[in-house]
Amino acid sequence: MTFTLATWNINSVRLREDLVLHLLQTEAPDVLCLQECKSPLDKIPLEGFSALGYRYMVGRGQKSYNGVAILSKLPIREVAAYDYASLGHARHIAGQLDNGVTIHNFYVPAGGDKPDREVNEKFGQKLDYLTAMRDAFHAEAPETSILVGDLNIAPREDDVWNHKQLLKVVSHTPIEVEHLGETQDAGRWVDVTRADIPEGQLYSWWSYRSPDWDSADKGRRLDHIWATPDIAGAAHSSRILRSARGWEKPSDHAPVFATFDL
DNA sequence: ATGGTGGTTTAACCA
Repeated sequence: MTFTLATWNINSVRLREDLVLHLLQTEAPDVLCLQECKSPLDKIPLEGFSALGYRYMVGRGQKSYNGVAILSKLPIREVAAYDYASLGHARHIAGQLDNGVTIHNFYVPAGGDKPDREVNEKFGQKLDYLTAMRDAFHAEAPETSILVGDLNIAPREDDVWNHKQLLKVVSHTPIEVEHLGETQDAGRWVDVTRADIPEGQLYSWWSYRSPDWDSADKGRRLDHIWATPDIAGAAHSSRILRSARGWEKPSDHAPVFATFDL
C-alpha cells in the first residue's frame, strides 16, 4: 500500500478550520498530524473533516494551549499519549494504522526567549522534554514507526536562514541541536525529509513578526518527519507546502509531506 | 537592545 502523510502546526484548529478543510481537499493526504490545536478534543470541528473522508481521529486536547491530533482516512487506534517531563501539557499522541505502522505526533516545547535554563524555566523544560524522549526511545527501540511534528528545533545550518546569526537564538542553539540529535539517535530515527532532499535551504516556519515573510525569507525548518530504518527507505516525494504560509489568515507554519510505499 | 505579529481570552500568557 501507499499512503501520504502530512504534519502541520495549525495554531488553532478552530480558528483555521477552513484552512484545514482546504488542505484536505486540495492535497488529500491520507493522514494529517496537527499541532497547537489549542482546543479540548470535544471542541475540534470534526464534522467537516469527516465529510471529506477523514473519519478517524486520535489526539490529546487542552484549553487554550498545545494540543495534538491525527486526522486519518485510514482506521487508526490510539496506542500511547506521553506527558514527557511531566508538564501536564497535551504534546503527544501516538496511533497505529491497520498496516502496523505507528505514528507519533509531537509538539515539543518552544523553550521561551533566553537559551539559559538558569534564567528561563521554559528552556530547561524543553531540554528535559527532549531528554525524556531520548530515554524512552533508548528503553524501547521503536520499529515500523513514523515520528512527526513541530519539534521546535532547526538542526542543520541549511535549516535556518542564517546559521551564525541564530546560534544564540532558541531553536538553533548547539545544546538544543545536540539534544535533538541524541533523541534521534536513541530511536535510530531517519530524517526522512532530509534523506529525500539532502541539499539546500529548507524552511517550514516564518515568523508572524515579519510582514514580508516571503521576500525576506527568514525561515526555519522546525517541523519534521522521521521514520525507523525498516520503513525509511519506503519514503519519497517529501515536500513543504510553502504556499500555505501565504493563505489568508495563515498559520506561521507550512505543512510538511512524505509518501510511504509499504 | 528592542520590538515587531498572532491566538486565547479579556489581562496575561504563550508562540
